[in-house]
Amino acid sequence: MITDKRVFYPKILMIFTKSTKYALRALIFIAGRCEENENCSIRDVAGTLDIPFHFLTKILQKLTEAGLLVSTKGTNGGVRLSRSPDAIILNEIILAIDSEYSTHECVLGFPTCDDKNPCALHSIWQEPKESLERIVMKTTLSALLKNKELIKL
Amino acid sequence: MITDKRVFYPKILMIFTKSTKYALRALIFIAGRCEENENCSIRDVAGTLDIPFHFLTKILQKLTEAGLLVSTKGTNGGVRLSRSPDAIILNEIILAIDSEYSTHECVLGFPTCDDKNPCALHSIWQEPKESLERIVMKTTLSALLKNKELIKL
DNA sequence: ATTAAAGCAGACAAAAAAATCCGATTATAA
DNA sequence: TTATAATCGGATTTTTTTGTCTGCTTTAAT
Repeated sequence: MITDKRVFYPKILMIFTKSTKYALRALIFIAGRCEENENCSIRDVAGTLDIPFHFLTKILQKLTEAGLLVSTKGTNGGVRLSRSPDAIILNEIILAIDSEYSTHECVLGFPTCDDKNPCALHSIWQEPKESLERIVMKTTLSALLKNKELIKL
Repeated sequence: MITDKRVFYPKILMIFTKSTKYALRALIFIAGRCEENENCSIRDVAGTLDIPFHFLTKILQKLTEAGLLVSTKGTNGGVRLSRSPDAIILNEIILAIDSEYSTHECVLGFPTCDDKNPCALHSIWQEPKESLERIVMKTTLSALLKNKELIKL
């Protein structure tokens, strides 16, 4: 007889790819630990955040290409924010890593689904969708730094 | 000079795996088209919904193992719902396909993140997270069928 | 009984995501 | 100027997800 009454929640909240998670964690770390014009070595970031070094290298290169970071080669080199964390929103970060965004992709994967021709989940899905969009469009990197003590190693 | 002012939204809404999307679409179709005790052939479902047949076969087998479908072999065989669509919630479907649920996985991937030891995004993330959880825990298959005309081919 | 229509099962292949490796380049410091 | 610490760039590997192929079993109709 099964007596286990636990309720399991699915992994629906794994919304970001691992690459994007790494990018966000790294940027929060860089913004929090590195003063302006001071470089963060990628090796340090990777070591502290426990992210595979060579993999992080590629991710941060994308952020550099996207103009979010400035990198310097050579001894004492590293990366730093290209501008104030006030001026960096989550959306930019996510797009820099996963460029294949899609404006209103159907949650059930129907290519033709939109407001005029909705799938069965379409209307129900509006609330969480808008909630998520609001957050990624409005949250800045500095908002994440407000409680600095919250930044995990 | 760049004049393109379009705002791009990231693909954060691709929350379900393709397998889960296929499962949901198939169940909606099966629930909507097949009367009680009438079988739906998997080949028909795959053909109508444009899902790779052999792949769908595996997905529906999982749903059968999970007790959501009943399958019948042989001529005129196929699958049908094991119970009323009133009694099937989205959460069950998702779990049947992606069994590696995780109750409160951190949105930034920190293994130790929870309410007591939150990451920088933790509190901001509560709203969409709860919105999503509410939906997958409360929405039934029959709720998706209410407006039958919405079911895409 | 035979045939055809179904689901079942397992191996395999392709594609995408994640991770690794190595060499080249750059710049600072001794 | 040489050694060292850094990023950069490309190739490669591994893992996961998605998709394909082939044959087997079951069942109903003829």
